[in-house]
Amino acid sequence: MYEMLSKAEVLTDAADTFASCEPRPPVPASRPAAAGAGARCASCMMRHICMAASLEADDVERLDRAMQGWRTVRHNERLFRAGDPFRSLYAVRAGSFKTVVTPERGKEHISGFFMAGDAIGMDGICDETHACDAIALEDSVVCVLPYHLLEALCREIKPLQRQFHRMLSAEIVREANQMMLLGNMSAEQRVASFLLGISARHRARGYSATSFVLRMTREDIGSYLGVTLETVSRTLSKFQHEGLLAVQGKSLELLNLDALDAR
Amino acid sequence: MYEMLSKAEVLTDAADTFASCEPRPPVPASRPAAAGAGARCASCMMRHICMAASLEADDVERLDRAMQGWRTVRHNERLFRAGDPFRSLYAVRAGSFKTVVTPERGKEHISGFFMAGDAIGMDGICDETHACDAIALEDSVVCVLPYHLLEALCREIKPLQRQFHRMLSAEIVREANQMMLLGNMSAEQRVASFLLGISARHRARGYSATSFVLRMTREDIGSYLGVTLETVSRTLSKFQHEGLLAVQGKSLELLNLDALDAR
DNA sequence: CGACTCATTGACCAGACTCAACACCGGTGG
DNA sequence: CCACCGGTGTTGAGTCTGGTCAATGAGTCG
Repeated sequence: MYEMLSKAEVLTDAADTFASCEPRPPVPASRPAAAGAGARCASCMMRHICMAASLEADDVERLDRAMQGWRTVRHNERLFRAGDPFRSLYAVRAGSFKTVVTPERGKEHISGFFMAGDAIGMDGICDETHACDAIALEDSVVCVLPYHLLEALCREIKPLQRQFHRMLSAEIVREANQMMLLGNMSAEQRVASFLLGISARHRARGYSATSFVLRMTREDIGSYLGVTLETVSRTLSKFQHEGLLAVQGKSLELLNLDALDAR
Repeated sequence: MYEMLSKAEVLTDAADTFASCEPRPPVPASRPAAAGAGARCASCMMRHICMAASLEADDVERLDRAMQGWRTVRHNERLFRAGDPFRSLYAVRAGSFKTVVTPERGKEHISGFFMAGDAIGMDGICDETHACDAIALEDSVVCVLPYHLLEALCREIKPLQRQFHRMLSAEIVREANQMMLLGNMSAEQRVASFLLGISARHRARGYSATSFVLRMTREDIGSYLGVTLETVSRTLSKFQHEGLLAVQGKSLELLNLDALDAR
């Protein structure tokens, strides 16, 4: 979602996948973009925050071979839907996603935003069915990692096992923090915390921590934060008046990280 | 606030410890395990919903041998604290716990309640440090499973690996649902949902789904649900007036599950 | 250019919070 | 045995944050 660098700079390999996009199908096609070919983790800019983190070169190679390839997902299309059978995990290679939980009754809820290097789909493991929809916030590319192969590799490659468990655990911690936010923070604090979170994730990826573009709508942000879109808009305006940031539509510049944090 | 449990207090004989003061543990007094010996998963009533689920008998035996034994945690004492080094996972064998996330600034937040058969501590995997406090809601007993041994076993026993991944994923899904609750449900809906959740967990363990004792305070419930203790109290009173339940202090009887669900 | 989605801002209102008083309950100690 | 006490739970009154409804503006795409 948030990269300020040009797409091409991030995509590298993925760029040609984008270039060769087929005419947009009504439903996302699930076939691998590069069937058979490895996913080239070794050349991926996100390898240090992804599944391949802290692996030796030859283990990265094995992971690569397990990859089913890439898949492109166009803006607003779904990578998977709640109820779909769970078969693979996905790693965002380029672009960004939101995950949406839809209760039987009641409004749908955005449960997370995912950018390059993040893994999506871990909620599907427990009952072999995806528990949410994953929707692309822009034209995106994911690496497809069949779960049974990952399981097998985890039994053989200890660092991979460790990294995978770390990622699962990190998701638990992330959600626990989000629960805390939803449970006892004011609307202002939620928005400030959200912006700082985005900022930190940018920094971790080598992008600007203070200047970025929000890929999601105000409504998405509101849903994620448990407030209305009007409140998000008002809060951003207020922060702007106070000189904490500059906002123009989806473009955002944070002017005072400390003051935001003090909320 | 409360005195800490001495580290040396590793359990030798949980049954005896418990029998002397026990209020009403969900788990029947089972035969004591010798110190250092396995935890006797085979005879544990919770084996179906715990780590040993769907394991062959001899694999259960291996898991047993990996167990470091039991540990008792008395009412209001901590199993671990945020910041403690992560070394083991815990499975609640008897009693119950709450987990508390404490932000640098701001009020602490109850992130979960755990009863017999539940696993605690999975948040510690990602950076080898516990991210929350786990506090006993009553005198309790946990099985202690050193994490490095679990990792090793998961590389050898495929069904155990699968079960462990399921448990991690289930925690992610549980939290996602809780986020949804915190994000867009009214106070009444939150309380109703909470009660139905407790009810379902009791049912899954073979206890009464309609009649039980809440081990936590109104304040705990409120923190967990993102409302104040007064709101919890008022809502319970309202539900009682409407004939949906009968409440007397911590004792609760659900009289109309469907009507609660309709909230 | 029109149609649409998305964002901003204002006015009003209600659900939940805060503050406060009081009841209850189990334990403790005189 | 009773008085006392701290922690807990209930209930009421007043307040305010954030939701709802509505109008308008800005941006985008065919």
